[in-house]
Amino acid sequence: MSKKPTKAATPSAARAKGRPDARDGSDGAPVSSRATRAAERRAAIVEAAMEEFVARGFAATRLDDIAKRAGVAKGTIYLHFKDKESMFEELVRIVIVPVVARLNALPPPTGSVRELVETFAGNFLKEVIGTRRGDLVRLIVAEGPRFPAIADFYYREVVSRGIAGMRALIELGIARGEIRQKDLARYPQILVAPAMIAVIWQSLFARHAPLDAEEMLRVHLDLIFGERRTT
Amino acid sequence: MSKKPTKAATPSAARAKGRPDARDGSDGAPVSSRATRAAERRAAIVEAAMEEFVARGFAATRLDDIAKRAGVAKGTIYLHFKDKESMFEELVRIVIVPVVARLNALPPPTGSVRELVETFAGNFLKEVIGTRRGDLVRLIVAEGPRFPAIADFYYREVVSRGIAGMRALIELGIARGEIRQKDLARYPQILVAPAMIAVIWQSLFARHAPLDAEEMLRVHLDLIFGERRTT
DNA sequence: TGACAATGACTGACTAGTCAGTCATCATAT
DNA sequence: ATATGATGACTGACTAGTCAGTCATTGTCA
Repeated sequence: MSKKPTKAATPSAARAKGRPDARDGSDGAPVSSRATRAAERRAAIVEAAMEEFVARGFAATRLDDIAKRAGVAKGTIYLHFKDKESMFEELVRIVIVPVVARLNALPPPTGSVRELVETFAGNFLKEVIGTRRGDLVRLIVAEGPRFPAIADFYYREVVSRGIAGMRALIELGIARGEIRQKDLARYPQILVAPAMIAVIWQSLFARHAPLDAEEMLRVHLDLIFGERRTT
Repeated sequence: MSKKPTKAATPSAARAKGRPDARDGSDGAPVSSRATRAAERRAAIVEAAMEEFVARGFAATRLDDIAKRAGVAKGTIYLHFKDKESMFEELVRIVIVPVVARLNALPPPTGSVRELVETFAGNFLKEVIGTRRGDLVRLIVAEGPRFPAIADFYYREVVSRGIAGMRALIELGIARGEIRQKDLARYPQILVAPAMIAVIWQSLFARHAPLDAEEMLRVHLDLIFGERRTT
C-alpha cells in the first residue's frame, strides 16, 4: 500500500504505440472500424496463444508472452477471454472447428475406396503432419487428462466422427471386395493409427530419425488393400 | 535476520513423525540402517513424483505436493535431486531403465513369428496399456518437446531399439513366408502403431468409448499375418 | 559394554521471484 | 461529448529453492 503514492507519470509516454492512422493505403475510407480492429486483435491473440500453448503447454505459458507476441497489452486479452483456462479451451475449439467442417464436407464417394482413402491420407499429410494442427493433436494428448472438457469436445467432434467415417469407408471397401479383413470395420483405429504415429513422430523424433510419412502411409494402405501394381 | 530470534520451538514436535523404532516386525534386527532408510525415502519420492508428474504434467506439479505424498519434507527432495527439472529427467530414466532391460532380455526366437509377436503384444497389454508405464508414454509425448534430453533418451533407449527389434522380427516373418508385405520391414512403426494408439486412447477416451485393446491388436495381427483359422 | 562425540539425513520456515488477473487511466471512433 | 476499447502498473497468491537447526544413528574410546 505504501509503495506507490505517485502514479500516472510514465504511462502516457508509451501511448505512441497504438495504431495512429487506422486507414488503408488508398484515399480516405477508414478500413478499420472498431469492430474490425477488435476482430483483428482477437485473431492475433488466438494466433499468438496457439503458438505459445503448443510450444510450452498450458501451465508453462505466460499470458504476458501471449500479449507481447500478439502485440497487445495483457488487459486486452481479458476483453476477449474470461481467463487463461477458458481461453485455452476456446482456442482448441476455434482451431478444431474448421477441421470438423472439412470432415463434414467429405467428397462424394467416387472411384475406388483405396483412392478415397488415399485422397484422405494426402490431405492429412499436407494439412496436419508437421503443421500447427499436428502440434495441436500433441497438445490435446498432453493436456487432455487435465482438461476433460477438451478431451470430450475433441472426442465428440473429431475422433468419433473420424472413426465413424473410416468405418463407413472400410465397410464400403469390404462390400466392394477391396478389403479382405472383415474385422477391420470393428477397429477403424487400425486404419488411422500410422497417421497418428506419424504426427507424434514428427514432433518428437524428427531430429533423430526423419520419417517419410507419405511412404509409410502408402505401405500401410498396401497392407490393407493388398499391393498395388501401379507405381 | 532480525526476524527470528525464537526458533527451535515447534520443530521438535514434528519429530514424532520420523520412524520411531526403525525395526521390522520380527525380533530385534534393525532393518533400517541410515542408508536403507535413505534409499526407502528416495524410492518414496520417486514414486510420489511419478504419480504427480503423470497427473499434472511437469510445470503444474508442485514439489510441496510430491513431498507431502512421499511423507517427506520438501528439503529432503533436494538431498536426492538437484532441482525440479533434473529430478523430472532422472525420474523418466529410472522408470524406463527396467523396460530397456526387459527389451534386451528378449526370449529366444522359438515358434512362429506370429507367436513371438503375440507374446510381445500380450506383455505390452499387461504391462503398459492402462498402467503407469502407459501414462509415462503420454507424459513423454507431452513434455518431450520441452525436454529434448528426455526425448533423446527415450528415442535412443526405447524407440530405436524397439523399432530395430520389430524390424528383425518382420524380416524373419518375411523370410519364413509368414508375412507377405515385404515393405513392412521398412516401417516397423506400422506394426506398433495400434499398440501406441491403444495406450493413448485409454488415457484420453476410455471414459467415452472403452477400447478392447487386446481384440484390436489381434485384428491388426490378422491383417499382417493373414487370418488365423484357430479361435 | 556403555557413554559420549561426530555425522549427516531430515526438517520446514523463509526468501526471492513469478504470474494470473484487476483497474485507474487514457485514446479514439462514433 | 461520451461510451467503449485499450493499456500496463499493480496486487496478491503461489512456489522453487535455501539453510540454520535438530536428532537418530554410527563410530570411538575407556
